[in-house]
Amino acid sequence: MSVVDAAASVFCREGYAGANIDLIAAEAGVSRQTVYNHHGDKENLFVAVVRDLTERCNAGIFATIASFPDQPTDLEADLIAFAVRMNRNCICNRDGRFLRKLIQAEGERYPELFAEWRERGPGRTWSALAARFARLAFAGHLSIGDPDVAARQFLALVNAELQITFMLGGTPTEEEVLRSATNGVRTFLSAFARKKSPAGKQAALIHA
Amino acid sequence: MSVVDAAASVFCREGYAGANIDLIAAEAGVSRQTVYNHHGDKENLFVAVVRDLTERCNAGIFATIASFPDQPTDLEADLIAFAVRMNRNCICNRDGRFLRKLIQAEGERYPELFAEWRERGPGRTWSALAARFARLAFAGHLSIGDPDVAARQFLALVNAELQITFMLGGTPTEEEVLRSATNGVRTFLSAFARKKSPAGKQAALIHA
DNA sequence: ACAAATTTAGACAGGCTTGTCCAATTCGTC
DNA sequence: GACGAATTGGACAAGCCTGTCTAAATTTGT
Repeated sequence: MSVVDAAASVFCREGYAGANIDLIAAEAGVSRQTVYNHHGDKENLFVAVVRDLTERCNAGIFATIASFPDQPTDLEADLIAFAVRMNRNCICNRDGRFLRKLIQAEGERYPELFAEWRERGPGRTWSALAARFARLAFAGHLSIGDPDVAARQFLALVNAELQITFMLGGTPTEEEVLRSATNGVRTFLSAFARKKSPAGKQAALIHA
Repeated sequence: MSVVDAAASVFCREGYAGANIDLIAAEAGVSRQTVYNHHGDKENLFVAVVRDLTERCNAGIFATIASFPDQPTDLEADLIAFAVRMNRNCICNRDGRFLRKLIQAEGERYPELFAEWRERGPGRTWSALAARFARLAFAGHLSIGDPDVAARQFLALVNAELQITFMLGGTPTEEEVLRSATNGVRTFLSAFARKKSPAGKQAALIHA
């Protein structure tokens, strides 16, 4: 395990103040001196950890968004599968859980660092997802007013039943992820299903 | 400010390991010795803080749920107002923010303590809210399959646009709360509005 | 095989924190 | 005013952690 990976694990488990450089070194399988040689001091190491996690999480999120069902055959099934991928590869995995916890615990202590995350992460992520939903609406599969709102609500809905597990730092089972995604997508489609009239395309055009 | 209140503030700001008893004492306006006289040691004080926050948050949540619109005149407006009350009085206020942060940061370190919170808090909260939605469905105002799912999705939707602010420990403005609640309730009602046929009552009866 | 660079173990100073002890002071109550 | 209880400030030991230093061992590149 690399030093930053070990550091991520320890920072998450113990918090910044409680994290012990000796423990990080031991967990990484190197000597304490090597940690200092590579990263200077604790704060530096912490910043490196957050940047590393942010970068990897963003890469995962964008890779997953690239698999968005633009030409769905079965809209409900395709969106459920997409939501499950999103959860499994971006939100429930190691990097996602760690990054979330570090943001929650230390976000206020490093405003500029997490402002950077906010711009590069959720900012771009939501826009990208909103664009996909807008395209789906334009193609007549959905009836959406504000694609940005719809994208955020989509994510909120498919995660609705995992909140508590996330809060306590746990990893939901595959069944829980699937059930939450299924329930969330069904509700999402009930709300945003294409209206009978062809007004869907018109509304999308007005918003475009 | 009381000792537990000051301790809650410092534990949240600095994390458990980083919290300093001298600082807590100073913030509470007492001497360090008094803190030790009252609470024994740091861990004891931490447990007292979490129990106190849990109790107050639960009280606030149940008081707010009591104001659920059982006989709505304008369903959308009434649910939006309810969602805003929920946010303002339970989720965005001092106790709510503090408790959430402590759970996220230290939940894994005190499994029994937070399991207790989980049972008394979200467990009962969601059931109570689900019961209110079930009654609304029974009265013909909504068409709901599983009231528990609907209750969780309601909360997820009305908070959808506040997630990032919550993550970073901030307090959303009144406008943000209102906008998120409005968008969330509208989507919720689009999904769960009573169907034209009187099947709503029948479905509710079957589920009851 | 050799030289340079890196890694290691361990010691070490300095600082900070927890939790205790105690004498002096203040507070509440009669 | 007087007496018991609580509070205070400060000193204090013990432990832990960070960050540095050094000399030896190991790895790497050529």
